[in-house]
Amino acid sequence: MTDPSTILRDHGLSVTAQRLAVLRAVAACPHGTADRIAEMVKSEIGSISKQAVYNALGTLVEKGVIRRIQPAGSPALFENRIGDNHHHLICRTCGKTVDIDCAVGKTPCLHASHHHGFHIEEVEVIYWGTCPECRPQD
Amino acid sequence: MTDPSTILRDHGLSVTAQRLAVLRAVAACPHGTADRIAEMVKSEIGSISKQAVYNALGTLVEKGVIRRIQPAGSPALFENRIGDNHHHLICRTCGKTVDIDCAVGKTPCLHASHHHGFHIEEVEVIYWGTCPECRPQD
DNA sequence: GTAAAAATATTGACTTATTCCATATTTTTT
DNA sequence: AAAAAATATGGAATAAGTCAATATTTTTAC
Repeated sequence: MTDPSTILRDHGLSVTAQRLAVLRAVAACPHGTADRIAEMVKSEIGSISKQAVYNALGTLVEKGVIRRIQPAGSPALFENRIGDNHHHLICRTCGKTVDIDCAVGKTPCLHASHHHGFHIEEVEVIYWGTCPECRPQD
Repeated sequence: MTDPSTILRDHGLSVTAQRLAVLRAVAACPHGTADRIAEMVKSEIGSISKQAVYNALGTLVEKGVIRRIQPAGSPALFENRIGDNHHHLICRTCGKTVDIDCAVGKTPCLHASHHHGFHIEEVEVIYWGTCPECRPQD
């Protein structure tokens, strides 16, 4: 678990209070929205502009420090668990999102049958369902 | 290939010129956005309101006549190929979207390793990559 | 086939998530 | 510490879609 400032520097980024706080918030709140992250940061360092949150999140995603997922019908979510090819299971009713290990094996867990000449970089898998709390009692 | 009016009736929907045209447009233009569909419909029947397009698409999705996919960073796309559990391969650069048969087998092709008590209804798989046209020549 | 009831379409305002831009501030470099 | 580079701020702007009231069309019942 490397020190946040070092993480930023190692990726060629300036170290700012905003970025550090955003990084901490993403770690503390997996699958949080930009809005949620912004609130967490505000309660930690007093204030941050909406734009700085988006900038920080965007840059961190770009540098591979965090990951962005964009489920249908939801604002983007951010998480700091990266590099393990895990997927997500999302409740259609309440939006609860949990991590799911790759169904098949390690890394590139799927191969398209016909790739149409595409160079495939990533496979995104989202499981949609209903969580225990939202399921009507049987 | 059932007649469009019959499809609508069979799903308990009134038959309107707008719905018929939207249905035809989705068939003619797989992976089209609501906007694209609207334009096609306009060029076919003269005019349609934005809302009617969204209503028709929404209702048709609800009734299982067409399918909606919502790739990250893109407006929703619609297609009439349904019921065969196929997936999508999308170019990160130009957005070109092609159908991909299920990688593993027929229907429910994936099973979450730990489902956290969720009732899983659907699995969405998107392959992200670069299409031949967008790939830098080697 | 027509009138009433139900469903759908239209228009236009509104919302949500996000980006753009110009200026101010902070961080890094020298 | 000063200059250069990078980042933050505030506010306007955008894209995709929804909401709500009214008008029109479609279906149902006679």
